[in-house]
Amino acid sequence: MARARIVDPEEGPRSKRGAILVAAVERFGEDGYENTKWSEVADRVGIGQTALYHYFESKAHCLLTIMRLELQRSHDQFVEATSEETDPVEELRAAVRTAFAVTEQEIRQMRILQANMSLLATPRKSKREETERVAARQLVQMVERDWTTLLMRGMSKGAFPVRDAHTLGLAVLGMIVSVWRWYRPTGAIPLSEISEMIEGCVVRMVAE
Amino acid sequence: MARARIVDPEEGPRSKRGAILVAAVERFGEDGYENTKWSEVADRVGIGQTALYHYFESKAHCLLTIMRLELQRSHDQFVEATSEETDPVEELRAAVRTAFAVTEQEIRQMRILQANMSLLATPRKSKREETERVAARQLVQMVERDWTTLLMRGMSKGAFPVRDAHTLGLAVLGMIVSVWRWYRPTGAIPLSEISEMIEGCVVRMVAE
DNA sequence: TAAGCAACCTGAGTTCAGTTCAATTTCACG
DNA sequence: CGTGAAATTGAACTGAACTCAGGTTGCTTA
Repeated sequence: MARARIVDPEEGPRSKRGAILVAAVERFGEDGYENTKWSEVADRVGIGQTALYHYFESKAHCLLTIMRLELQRSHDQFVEATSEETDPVEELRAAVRTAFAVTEQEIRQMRILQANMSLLATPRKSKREETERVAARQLVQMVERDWTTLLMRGMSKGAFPVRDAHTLGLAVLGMIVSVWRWYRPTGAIPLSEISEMIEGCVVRMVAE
Repeated sequence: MARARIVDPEEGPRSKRGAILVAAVERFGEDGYENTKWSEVADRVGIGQTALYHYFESKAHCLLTIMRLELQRSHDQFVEATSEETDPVEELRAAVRTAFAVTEQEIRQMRILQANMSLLATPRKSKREETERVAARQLVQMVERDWTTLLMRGMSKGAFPVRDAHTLGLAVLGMIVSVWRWYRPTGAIPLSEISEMIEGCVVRMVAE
């Protein structure tokens, strides 16, 4: 499975696109998108602000790209983790566990995604931004469908009680991603514990 | 119970503060904070942009005020709804139901609150903004404590299995508020149905 | 009725981050 | 090498948030 990577191998050898994305993820993830000056990202990469526009049409275009890449990664990881399972409950557990099996950079990307989700609602004026936005929206729907179909499969197999799979899927997904709002690696509770707690919650919610 | 209201009776008779808040809730709630020009709010109220600064130190100060008022309302409503219940499961059910017993304006306020939650993380430069931010943060913690203590009460009474009440509380709260990201009054599913679905999920998560 | 005055309002101008423009420099590749 | 697309730049522009230096309104008190 070719994972969506920040550093795209198709770029020219002197391209700084990857470096910009990495720097932007760090700054947007730590201080927030609005709190981060676009020029700070340039400073961190070691180029003038103007050079940023060689790679991204705008600050928002960079943000939307980060969000799209993260959504792609989430979707890919979901598919990878659940494709081998056959028992619905185990499939559900695997989906939850994989959602929390993330690196620190990916945590920042999730945080950025969650904090700026509402950006995907309204159309963008410029072409490339709008392309990224539409792609991101479709990926959001794809991730929602990942969960919905997993639940529907379990219901039709009789492993889960029949409920509105779409609403239930959104509730499960909402609970999982809400963690990225407050979780910090420096916090008192390790991520593994949170993952186990949520896994149990999801199973009780869905399978009982 | 004196509910936190947008229109404060302590204001002068010609004050437009309430009107500004109402207009801002509508615009920020429909198009988003960043997408809304501060001058549009002035237009809607029927005053020049400069007049806004008589009531709010900045656009962000207005936003923080809206968020603080909504948090105050949520907290008050939680307390009001749960104070009469004695059975833990019924108390839990009442708390969930009251979270979804909201007007359309309150839905917009919840949406604004959720979309801009990360604003509460970093200090503000100006004094009045910072005051509102700190007050809002404290209210967030108070709402989290509302849920945590409800869960702990149920656990110590033996009505809920013993789990980490704080993490569980955040998970429950996260699932509930995540609804305001996607719910629209014009959508296919009525809010009452969503409320029932979430209520069932929360009870299974907590009490089983 | 009118003075006094605080609340309320305004047009003109400032600031600043994001962005555009019109070039110039760099370096991978033939 | 030498060529040209990729990469970079300083200076100028833009637009929305905000400041300033007053002006207006209408309530209060005499």
